[in-house]
Amino acid sequence: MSIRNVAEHSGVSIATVSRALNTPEMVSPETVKRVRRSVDELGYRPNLFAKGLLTRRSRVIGVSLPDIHGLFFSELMRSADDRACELGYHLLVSSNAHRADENPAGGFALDLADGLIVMLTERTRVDLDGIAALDLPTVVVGVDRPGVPVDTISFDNVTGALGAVAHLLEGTPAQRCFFAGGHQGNIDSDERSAAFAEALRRDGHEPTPDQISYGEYSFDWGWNWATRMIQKGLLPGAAVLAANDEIAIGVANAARDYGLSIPGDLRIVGFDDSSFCGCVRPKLSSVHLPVDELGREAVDALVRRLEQPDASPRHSRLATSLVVRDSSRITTDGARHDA
Amino acid sequence: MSIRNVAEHSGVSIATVSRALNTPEMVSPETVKRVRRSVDELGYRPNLFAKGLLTRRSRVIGVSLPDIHGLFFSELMRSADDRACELGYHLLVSSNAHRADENPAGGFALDLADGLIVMLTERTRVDLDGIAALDLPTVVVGVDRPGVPVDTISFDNVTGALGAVAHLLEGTPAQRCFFAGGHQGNIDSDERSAAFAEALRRDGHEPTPDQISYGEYSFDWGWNWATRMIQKGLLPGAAVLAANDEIAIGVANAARDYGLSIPGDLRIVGFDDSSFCGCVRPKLSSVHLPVDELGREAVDALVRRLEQPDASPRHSRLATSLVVRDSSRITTDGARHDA
DNA sequence: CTGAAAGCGCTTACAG
DNA sequence: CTGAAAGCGCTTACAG
Repeated sequence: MSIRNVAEHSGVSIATVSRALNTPEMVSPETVKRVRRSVDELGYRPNLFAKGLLTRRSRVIGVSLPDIHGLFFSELMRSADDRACELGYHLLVSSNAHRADENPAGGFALDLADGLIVMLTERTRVDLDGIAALDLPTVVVGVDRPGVPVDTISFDNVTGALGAVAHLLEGTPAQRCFFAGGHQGNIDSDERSAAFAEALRRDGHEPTPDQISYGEYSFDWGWNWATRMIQKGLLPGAAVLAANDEIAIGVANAARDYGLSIPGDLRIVGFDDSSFCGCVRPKLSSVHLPVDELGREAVDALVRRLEQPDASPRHSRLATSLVVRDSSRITTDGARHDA
Repeated sequence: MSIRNVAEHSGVSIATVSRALNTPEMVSPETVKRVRRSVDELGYRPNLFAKGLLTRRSRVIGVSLPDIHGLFFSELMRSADDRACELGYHLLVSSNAHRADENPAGGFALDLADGLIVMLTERTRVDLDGIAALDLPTVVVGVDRPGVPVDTISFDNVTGALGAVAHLLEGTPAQRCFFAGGHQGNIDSDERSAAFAEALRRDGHEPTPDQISYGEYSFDWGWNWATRMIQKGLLPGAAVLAANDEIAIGVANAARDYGLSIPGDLRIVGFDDSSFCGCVRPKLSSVHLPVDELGREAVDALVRRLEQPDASPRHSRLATSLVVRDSSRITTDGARHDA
């Protein structure tokens, strides 16, 4: 079943069939109609390989993610897919986590894609020059390094972290504020901890080393960290900014397991504003990340570049902002009450 | 940069280059070496469209999901991607939710894929015959309807639900057990509620209509349902099987908001065994779904079919099983204690 | 083991 | 507005 069959069926040449399908304005209306009817009757679908061979376009966007899992990535994928769909594109997805030493394009059926969206989360994996050297149009998500010749989109962790710390400082002295981070080398965790430190400095307090800890983005690490802090007697009356919601929930559970009330004895703010936040009690305050926008903008940026390959690279940062819920409210007396 | 350049660079014909790359055993070792060197030096990458046009294979697997989000889908995607990667395939992903009235293949850059994995969750969208009529090799995930000529893989909700109910009946009389479902028409929710009812019958109790409710797969619905039940005085001393973990957590939060202790006053079991379960307090008992296996098996099944197009269709069901945590433990006295 | 040649199914100048 | 023809970059019988 090829264009040839359609041509015979409708009594025109294959060139006309091709035009009727792709540029109907170049063909007489009746011919178009006749060709379309044949297409329907025969159930013809153009061979995308032949088409791609000529046009060098597949309307497929490659997406390379650090690791495909968790609420964050599923939200990102969903918004990217929605947007791609609106624009007539499709997503070819792959994790790049297993092949740390390879090129981010590695292993990809990459060359079928018109362009690539690469998400990077680790400092060590950032090789923007290598990416720029690929001949594929590329958008990098998660890193912002102006001056590099590729489009980048990332979250502005600073706005959200500053807002969160300002909120904590309203009810808690700077020296009683703590940051429970993910692992060092993770771009977001590093940015968030730097912003945390900066916010304390602006308040006139130089953070001590024990105010900033690194671990990993997990519930368990949050729990363990908080347990140690409680045993040192450091948490009552304190406030914690966690590098993500899982850590924050781990901290909250440890506090609870040790009899501390939240937010009475300990105020907590997470990061990501995931759907966890509304499910736990007390509801978790968290810095909202506009994940939907990130996915949408990444697709938009790539499509823009496909259409204007020589446009100068754009670097956009999406502001983040605090959503206050119960876990960080200021209690008038510091007395215990279960939220 | 094409195969022609490589041929000139290494002083052989394009046919030999092709063979050196694809079937090196048909070419002399030295020639292979020379060609490979040229490929490296020139940075040649074969044009996948030309290749696909000839071979009719792209090593791309299309994946059509009801909706790309939530922990469930991200886990599924991750295991499918891992497995595809191992087998040298890549995933072309799309949601089919926005195009309810179209063919599940609709909108896809489908024809670039060698085959299709379609996940279905709603009864109304099940059109297995339509899928079979596609000329693409297909594996259907989420539906089990033996007799239909496509491979299917799904969870056996029955094993898990029966186990969960048996566990609930150990500490709670049959007439005090409730099922809080998702929306009707959702295949899993329907199967789970049917298994719930069946389990009570086996215990000699015909479930009354108010023991089984339908709503949606959300935290809020769980909360609202539980609130109504509490106001009717039905929950203290009861046990609830929820159709997913979000509903279960909503129920647990409502119970807590109304002063009921878990599991002392109310025992709760969720479904899915998502990562929520270990994060909430008390930790949520839940029916575990082998999502990893589902993703892996779906890819395996499709690849198997690609290699043996005429094999008879297989239908596999993956057993589910209860994981008991704190929310459903049997308390000796029914007295209140915070878990 | 290697090469010349045909051909996969399209698109697109080029003529008419 | 339409058709004949060239050609996209590969693979694969067919000969040698």
